[in-house]
Amino acid sequence: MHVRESHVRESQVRENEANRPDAGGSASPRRPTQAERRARTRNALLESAARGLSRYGYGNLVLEQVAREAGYTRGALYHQFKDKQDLTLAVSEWVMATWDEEVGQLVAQEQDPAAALLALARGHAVYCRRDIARVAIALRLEFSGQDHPVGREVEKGYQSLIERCAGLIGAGREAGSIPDGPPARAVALAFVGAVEGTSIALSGQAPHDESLVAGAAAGALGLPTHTDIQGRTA
Amino acid sequence: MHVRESHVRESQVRENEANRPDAGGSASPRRPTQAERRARTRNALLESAARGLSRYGYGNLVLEQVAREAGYTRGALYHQFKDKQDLTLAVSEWVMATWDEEVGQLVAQEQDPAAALLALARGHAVYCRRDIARVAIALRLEFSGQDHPVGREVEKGYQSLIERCAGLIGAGREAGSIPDGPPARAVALAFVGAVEGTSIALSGQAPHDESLVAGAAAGALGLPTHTDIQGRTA
DNA sequence: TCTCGTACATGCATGAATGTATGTTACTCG
DNA sequence: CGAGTAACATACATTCATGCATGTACGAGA
Repeated sequence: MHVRESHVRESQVRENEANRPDAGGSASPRRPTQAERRARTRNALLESAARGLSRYGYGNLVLEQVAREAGYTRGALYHQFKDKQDLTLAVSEWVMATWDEEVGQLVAQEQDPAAALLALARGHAVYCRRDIARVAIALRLEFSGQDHPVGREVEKGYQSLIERCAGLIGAGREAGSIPDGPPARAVALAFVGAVEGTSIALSGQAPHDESLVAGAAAGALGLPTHTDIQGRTA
Repeated sequence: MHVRESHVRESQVRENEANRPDAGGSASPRRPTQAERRARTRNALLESAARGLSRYGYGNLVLEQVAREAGYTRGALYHQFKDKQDLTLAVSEWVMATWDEEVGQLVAQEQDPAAALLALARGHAVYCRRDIARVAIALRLEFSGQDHPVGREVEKGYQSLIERCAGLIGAGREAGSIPDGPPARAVALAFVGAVEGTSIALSGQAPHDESLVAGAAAGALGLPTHTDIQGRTA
């Protein structure tokens, strides 16, 4: 009666599709193991949720749509995540980890603090080209001033970023590569705000995003712009 | 039974309070006229809704809380506004009008395009010191890519701001006060993004907000920073 | 091949928020 | 000063997303 099997075929098709290339391989098993299957759907759900959060925010996010876009139903979602909040927390961690791998690395490679901050700006601009760019800022806007666990988590990451930037600014000032000005913490706030604001405004925009974000970031730091030092486009 | 009159007294008190100074006046009537009363509550509801939208966004905005914070109930709200969407649209118009009076004026007074843009940045920073700073960006983030009427309205205002800035950038480049660079429209996006991002990050922050926002804005435009003018280049 | 645990789907109950209908008080005008 | 209407409050119906409980198919080990 209610035993329709279409959904079963669908998921079968999905996994077969993903597995067919392995048919002749030797490293991975022909049929997906349970752990693989679980990880696969978990990843799909996380990605879908990240897109949704980036577009609609937490409150407007409808879990059925998240699951559907990932190719599942809410059942799968509630099997992998405790509830909406847990899912969002997982997305937040996932996004931050991705950011750290992609942008944090760039920053760590630079020696000069000013160069590190500009690398952060450029890296963030590139990072924001994808469709999950707004996750962080959307969640922070939505939960700012609240006492929600998600808000706390996001705010924690944000504060740690601010600290990191403030530290770099202080170091840059001591090294002489960043001019004096307002308190380092206030400058760090401005720097991050400028980077985030421009990155979002320019996301998906041309190839100009990098240099423009870097320019705004440099302005917030009080650095001379590249137009002053003719021909210098790092 | 359900005829409690406490709420009636409350509203009476509220209006008497606001009217007492007029007791000896001659210009305005001693007792508030209907239109005055209506305008008063409408304004209170608008202000409350603006705060709510700025804090929680559209989706998380609870109309009962809006009404309660304004000193009324949802009944008053639904008497003055057709529905939630209508209220939000009214808030949007109200905020934009306020912005234009406060910031737009500053911009119009400046002769040089570059000076006008920097005046916009500083003016916006000051404008964002109040608690309704985030209304515009919150709504735009929440409805970006949607087909919601509120989103269209907000996006319209945003695009018109972008156009205005792009025009100023073009003029500034012809006048020589703004260096060449990426397409004017892209720079305008970066400029507005930088201004909004820094203004929000620094809202309520110290007296440094103005100069820091101006710095980021100048950076996005490719202008030399004031530290260069002071001769403090590294 | 049989059985058990896991991955997932489906159906239902709950709660919260919206919108509307109805009732009550305050102002206005004859 | 009395009728009529506007400004509100209150009570109710509807909608809808969440969370959970139940049901079914798949994978792993004996």
